[in-house]
Amino acid sequence: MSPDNFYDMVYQVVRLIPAGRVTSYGAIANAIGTRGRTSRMVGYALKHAGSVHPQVPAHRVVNSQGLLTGKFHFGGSTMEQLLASEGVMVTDNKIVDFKKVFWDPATEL
DNA sequence: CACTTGACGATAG
DNA sequence: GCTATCGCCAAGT
Repeated sequence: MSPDNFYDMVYQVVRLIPAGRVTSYGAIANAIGTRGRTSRMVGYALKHAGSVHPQVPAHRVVNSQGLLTGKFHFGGSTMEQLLASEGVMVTDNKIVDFKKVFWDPATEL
């Protein structure tokens, strides 16, 4: 791997997210070391993720509120189904017990 | 090369 | 508690 760009770094971190767990854009940015300043770039990268890297669990990445902000870009309600399959309950586009399923790359990694 | 946009986050009102 | 605005940075046009 050559994490020369933010994109690659984001892909790596997202791929490290265990099933049944989720993380936030800010957390990923924090893990990379840019802390929130690149939070938007993280979402941008995830958008590319589905086209560049195979199976990057972008559905496990939500915003700081646990809201499935990117579900619309993912392809409808596919995101909820995937999370539900992993044991993550999603209600009204937001993750239930977000704090319980929250996985911090900077801490766990 | 300059401007615009963007899966966000935090702070202020 | 909710809404509005600013901040930060990179990629695309």
